[in-house]
Amino acid sequence: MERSPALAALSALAHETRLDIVRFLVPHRAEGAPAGEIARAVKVSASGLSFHLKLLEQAGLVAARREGRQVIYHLDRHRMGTLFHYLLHDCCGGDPEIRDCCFARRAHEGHRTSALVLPPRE
Amino acid sequence: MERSPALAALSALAHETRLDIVRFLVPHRAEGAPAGEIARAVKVSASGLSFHLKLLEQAGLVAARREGRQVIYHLDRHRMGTLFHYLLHDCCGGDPEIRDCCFARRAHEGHRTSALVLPPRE
DNA sequence: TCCATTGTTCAACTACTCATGAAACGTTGA
DNA sequence: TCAACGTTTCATGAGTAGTTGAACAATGGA
Repeated sequence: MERSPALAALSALAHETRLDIVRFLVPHRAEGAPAGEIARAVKVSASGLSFHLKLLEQAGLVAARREGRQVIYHLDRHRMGTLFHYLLHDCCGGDPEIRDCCFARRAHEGHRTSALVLPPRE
Repeated sequence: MERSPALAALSALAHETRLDIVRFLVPHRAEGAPAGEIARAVKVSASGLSFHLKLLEQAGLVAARREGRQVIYHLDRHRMGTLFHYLLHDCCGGDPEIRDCCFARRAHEGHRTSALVLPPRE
């Protein structure tokens, strides 16, 4: 994944509502879900949802298709994985500590030292 | 990682300069690098760098210590891994396709179908 | 004590993001 | 053809992010 698309994807994810949309779409896999259902699930107005979906779509993280009068959105899981891959390997150089911590069953597992562990902020 | 800290961390990463800072700090590991050296490396003004470092620090992704007249910054690699863990497991439910793609040696490896692969945007 | 070095903070400005509500659009079934 | 439904687009305004340059603070050496 090149640089600018990655930034667009990161920006797209850096919003509570859009993260909710992703969370909602993951289990729907390729069949996706219609906009109205997403709007009810994440509790946002129709126009607000459309705004956020467009951002996610421009970032390549979701794709849309029309079915009758509904528009069905699904997550591009490969694109999502590619973004994570970019973060882990291109930005963090595949650093073992980051990688271990990322792949651990639970967070806070898999780190070999606690020297860098900060108290949770905020 | 709880929700708001994760959003702060994502927002912090969603900027070209700050991603450059992270990229520069990864190989410096715990010993870190002084602000001036970072500023030269990522080609940003001193005040600009200070602004971005503060954001990264508030997000818990970097930490600072003073050494003489220099201020040394280092990446919190555990925190970074925790963020990735949150994205992969809490937001994406540990979805196997996303996970495979993320851990592949190179991007675009490890996906079982190309049905969802979008052409690169922009 | 004075001065150069290193970083941070502040103020001012620009540009962008986001929420909201009304209007417009495309699709479907009567 | 028309009304209903689902969704998008548009205009507006508030709030925030980011850049720049000047002023300020902390440190250490002469």
